[in-house]
Amino acid sequence: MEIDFAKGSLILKAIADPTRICIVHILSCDEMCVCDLQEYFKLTQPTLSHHLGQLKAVGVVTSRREGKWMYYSINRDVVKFLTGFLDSVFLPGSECLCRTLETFGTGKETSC
Amino acid sequence: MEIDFAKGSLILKAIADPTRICIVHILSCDEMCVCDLQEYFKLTQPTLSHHLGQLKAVGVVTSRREGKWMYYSINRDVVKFLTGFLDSVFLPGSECLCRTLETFGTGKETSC
DNA sequence: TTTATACATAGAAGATAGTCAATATGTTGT
DNA sequence: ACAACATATTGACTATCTTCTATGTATAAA
Repeated sequence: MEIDFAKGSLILKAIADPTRICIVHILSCDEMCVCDLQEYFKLTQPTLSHHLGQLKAVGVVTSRREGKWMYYSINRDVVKFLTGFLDSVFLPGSECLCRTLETFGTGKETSC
Repeated sequence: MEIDFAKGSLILKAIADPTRICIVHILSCDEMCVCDLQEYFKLTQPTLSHHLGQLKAVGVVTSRREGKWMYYSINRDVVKFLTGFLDSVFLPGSECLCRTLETFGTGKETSC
């Protein structure tokens, strides 16, 4: 199976920020609303909301409204995808792109 | 053990780029010099060199000179750190930061 | 010593990202 | 309808990132 580098790197980029990886960690225990999350950070509410929006955009978290509150929680399916993605990336194997170079010039090149 | 969010997010940021995650994947099979790597990308040599420099700066890859060539390879120790880091981040547990909120106001706050 | 090859560094342009203040939207209670 | 609260969006500022061209450095060969 082909590795989806575009999707994988988008998810990585979403969590590759000290604030957002920390948000993700806190949410890994339980869902939480923004005002609760804010207790952990020295950031304004719009900034935190922006970070949550980015995590949601790539599917790392989901949100659920309950009255005035928006509860955010981890999307375990995406975490599972990420784990599998990184396994594929780091595991040396016969499907690695490094084997495709023999086909160069034949029009079958796989480029990143 | 405390999670090192700063270190973890630096490594994540290094690989959170389509080009660099692809470099890492190709190197996962075997070490390679820059001119060989360049066959896989439509990028100039300085650009590729810059990406390799970023990966090396956070320890994801190491380099070794042999004559005119610089051979880059994966640093498996850092891959192992990353795996453990992500496990800690995503695993709900008693050491999660979400449990530290009870100590707020006591000067024992753990902030991200 | 000169020339060629492999790679790194410097500097700049354009794009993207993190943050905030201000404001808008949505919900609840009076 | 209005006020209060929770969250999202907008616009602006600054910083960082990706990429390039131009140039520098190191090694090997002639």
